[in-house]
Amino acid sequence: MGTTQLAAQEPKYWHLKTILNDALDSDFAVGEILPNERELAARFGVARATLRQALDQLELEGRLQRRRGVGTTVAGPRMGVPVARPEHCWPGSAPDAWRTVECAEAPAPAAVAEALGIAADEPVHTLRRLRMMHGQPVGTEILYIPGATVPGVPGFFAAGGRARAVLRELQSLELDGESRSVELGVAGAEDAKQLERLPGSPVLVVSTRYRSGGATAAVSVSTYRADTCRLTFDDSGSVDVSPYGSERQAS
Amino acid sequence: MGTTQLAAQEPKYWHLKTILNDALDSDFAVGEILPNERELAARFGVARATLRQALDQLELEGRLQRRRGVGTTVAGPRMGVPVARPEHCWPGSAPDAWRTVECAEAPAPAAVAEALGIAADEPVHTLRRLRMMHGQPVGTEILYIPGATVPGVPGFFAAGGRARAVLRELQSLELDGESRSVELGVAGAEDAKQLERLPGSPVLVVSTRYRSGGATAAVSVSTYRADTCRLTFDDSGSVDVSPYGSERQAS
DNA sequence: AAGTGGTCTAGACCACCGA
DNA sequence: CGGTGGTCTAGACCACTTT
Repeated sequence: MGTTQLAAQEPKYWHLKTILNDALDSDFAVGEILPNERELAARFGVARATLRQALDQLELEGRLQRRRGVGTTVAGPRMGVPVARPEHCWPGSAPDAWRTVECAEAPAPAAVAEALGIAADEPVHTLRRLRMMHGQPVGTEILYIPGATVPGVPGFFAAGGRARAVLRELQSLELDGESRSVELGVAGAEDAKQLERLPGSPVLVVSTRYRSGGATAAVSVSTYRADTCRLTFDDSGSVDVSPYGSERQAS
Repeated sequence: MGTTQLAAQEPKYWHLKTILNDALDSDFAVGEILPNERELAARFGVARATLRQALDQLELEGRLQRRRGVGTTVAGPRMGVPVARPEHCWPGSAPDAWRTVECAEAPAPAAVAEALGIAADEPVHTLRRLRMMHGQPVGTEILYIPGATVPGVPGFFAAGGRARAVLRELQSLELDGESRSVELGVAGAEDAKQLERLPGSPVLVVSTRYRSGGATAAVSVSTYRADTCRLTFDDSGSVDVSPYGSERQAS
């Protein structure tokens, strides 16, 4: 009867994940490229699908980065991305962090209209932005601004003109505070493209309501790459006790 | 030759997900149980694995809840879980929200020790807690408290005695502020059990550093169920513009 | 015992990237 | 073009819950 293991009912992919996780710490450097999936599967004596299940988990934890046509690389610790204060997220404060992609006037989604306290079909300024960090895209955002918040912006505009006018008005606005929430989501087709990920990639969705003069001045929905980002809400220094790494992000 | 669709290179599972998502809105009520995976796969003419890929995404978005041996049910909107203020997370403030599971003295992990400013092998009080909401477990936490923060707690204790002593000291502590970060993780074996999920389930990991008198008084690592929780950082009301639902959580 | 979701296999083809 | 990860199939068995 030999060595019939009473091992466990631990799934193979879970065990695999543990082994790979340790190997990443000891045998690989950040940015290094792993053997391809077919070879890894063969090496561990499992089907490719099982190996992929283990890699999926490690990618969800931010340990790996997979790129089609290229390979699987070892990821560095996640970037700390400040999201708590207007200095970081309100237009005009962070000079290079946010890049305006588009600005139009359109009816707000129902949930947004409710938060803004306006009619569901009332058009609002919608400002699409992309946030860069260390040369990489980390998040996209849609800012919804009711006309009442930016009274100085006239009705018609050429492309780009509206964006400048709205941004200028917002920068001089006095904010009283914000309310925020964070939840897990998946990237839609457009977000995925801007974030340089595949559709369906996990993202952290930050919903913010900006208050000014007792009313809701604007509402934003931001989606951050969950694989590379650690959202920080510090009022001074930065925490760094996460189990998923404790150093700076390498490029 | 007929209707050969030049449809798209949109993956089948993505299209399926869209169909199911719409069906959830129109044809199902919260808590209702879906047809089983084999039947759904047959109905849509795809392999079960493909159908499961679509369900995986919907589960990641919090639209579904799957329980082995039972079935797949339609999930309600996520619960808003306040995590920003000590009233909600610091011991003693929320009477029924947190339940202490265990309390021991042990060396802190390296990253925690560094954040606390102590030696890596110096023992600290570690307090394990479970957070309940609406009768459901929503998060687990480990609080690391250096001895210097609770000088009134003597050395040896019977089970449970230490917890009471530490908690009493913490409740009278004056806090200056906190630093927080949020990132995506996966539930470990123990966390999964307490959260009534399978290991590997996605969780939101909140790392907090509590400051008192210019020093770090304690550090906590909390893991919240990503499927049912929307973390809120409000300073007053609650935002509700998330794309993933806008009503209250049903049981 | 029956039915559910979870794991696993051994293939196949496709979309994308780089040389 | 060859090599990579992404998608998909048609099965099988397992772990769990309910009856």
